Amino acid sequence: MRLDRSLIAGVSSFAGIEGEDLDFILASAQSSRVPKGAEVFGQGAEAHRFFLLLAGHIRVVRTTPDGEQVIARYINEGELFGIAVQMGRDTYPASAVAAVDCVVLSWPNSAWPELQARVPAFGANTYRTIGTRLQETQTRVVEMATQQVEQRIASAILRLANQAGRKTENGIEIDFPITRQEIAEMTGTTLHTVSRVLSAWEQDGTVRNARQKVIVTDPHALMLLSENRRRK
Amino acid sequence: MRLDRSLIAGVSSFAGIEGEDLDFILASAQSSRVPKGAEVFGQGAEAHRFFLLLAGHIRVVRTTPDGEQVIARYINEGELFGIAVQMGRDTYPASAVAAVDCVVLSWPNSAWPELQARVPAFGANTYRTIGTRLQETQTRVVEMATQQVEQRIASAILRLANQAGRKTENGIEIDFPITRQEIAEMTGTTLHTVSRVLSAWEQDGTVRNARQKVIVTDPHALMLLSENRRRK
DNA sequence: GCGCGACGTTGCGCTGGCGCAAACAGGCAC
DNA sequence: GTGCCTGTTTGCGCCAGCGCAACGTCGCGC
Repeated sequence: MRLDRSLIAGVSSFAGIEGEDLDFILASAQSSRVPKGAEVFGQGAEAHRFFLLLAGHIRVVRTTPDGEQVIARYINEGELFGIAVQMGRDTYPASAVAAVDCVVLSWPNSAWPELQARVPAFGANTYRTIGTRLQETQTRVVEMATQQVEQRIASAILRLANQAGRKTENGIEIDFPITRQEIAEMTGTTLHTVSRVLSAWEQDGTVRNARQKVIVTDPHALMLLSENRRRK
Repeated sequence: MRLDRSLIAGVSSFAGIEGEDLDFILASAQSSRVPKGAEVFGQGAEAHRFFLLLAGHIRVVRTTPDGEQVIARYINEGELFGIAVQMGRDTYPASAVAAVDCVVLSWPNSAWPELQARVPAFGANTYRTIGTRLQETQTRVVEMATQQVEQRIASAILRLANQAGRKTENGIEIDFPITRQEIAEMTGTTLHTVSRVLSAWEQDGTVRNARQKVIVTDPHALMLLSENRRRK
């Protein structure tokens, strides 16, 4: 299969990389379609490849030994994922599940050193990617440690709206289906509580709810909610 | 100031780096003493340098806008820290406070590209360091989301014992002073609850408590506690 | 168009752990 | 030794949010 430069021309991981270097990068890449609900890779599986999301949205899920699921993050278009091996692991620490039909590019791990060597900007970009994720994850720890459930949900919805929001006439809509259960798994609460909170917000006119859908009509109100601290 | 190779000979960040390369690394480094309680750098300060802890223990603390503190991690001997800039930030996202008297090595950010270029193993090692931290932080998110307070405290104490434990005749002692407040800031709870839990464990013979000190006498019991899940 | 399964809502009772308050203890300064 | 400051313990009341359960609703497959 031939892959065209235009595929990754606008991808931030490859920002500043040009012409022949792009071709070089694509030479060892393989693209594939992942239908909604399917796994790109499973937690604990041996990590042979690393991935780039070209189109769609991917959910990264960690499952605890007793079967509880926690959503570690959502991968947006243009992001690298499954780069566990580069970080010193030989298995994937979480599962990656397509939230909608997706298109991914992937490389064997063996391509990593070449890419690094051939394309210096790639290395720096990747540092930034991992660094950003570390920041975000630490921010989540802080949120979990200090915020009430309602503010955590507000923060999570805001983050989704920022990263995967689509402007509609009614407000900002998260552009992939998401269940109450999944919001609960992002915020460390239960689907019941999420449902209650979202219903209350709908009363206040802050959001509009539908099946597997959340539309933020008043982002500012959500901001205020997420900033209201406990232990006042 | 002359710095000797032996300073960093045993440091894992520099594993596999030899002779002249070590000298090169040390040429642009500066060492300094940090007394207990002093900041190496403060949250929000402009990040001009990055650091390596040679001796001691450092607490990385994030403060929320309303003044709540969360301990992001402890830095152990031989670890890099304050590498925010390499991850795409221009200020430090947290403060680094010496838990005991410390010795740190530091470099200006400008030294980073040279080190990367001159010492390839350094780059890979750093990926691993950041990757490991990302893993650990995500594990903490999962813990915060799924575990009860008692298991979170058990997990935190176990982690401290593993990373900074010192074998004594009474058991494993955490080899820097740590207050109940600090344990609370690691686990997202209050010093009151920490105190109650530790007292209960002392009753059971699992730990021995003292002022700013915890001695684990029965690590296995702690393991079991940390694995006991809620929602049975 | 009918049935079924997945998703969402809501009421109710219970409890883990927090907030508050008060008292206590170790250690350093003088 | 005396006092003070920092860290620790403990009792008590309360409430946010969970567990459970029942019911409602959307949409897909046949």
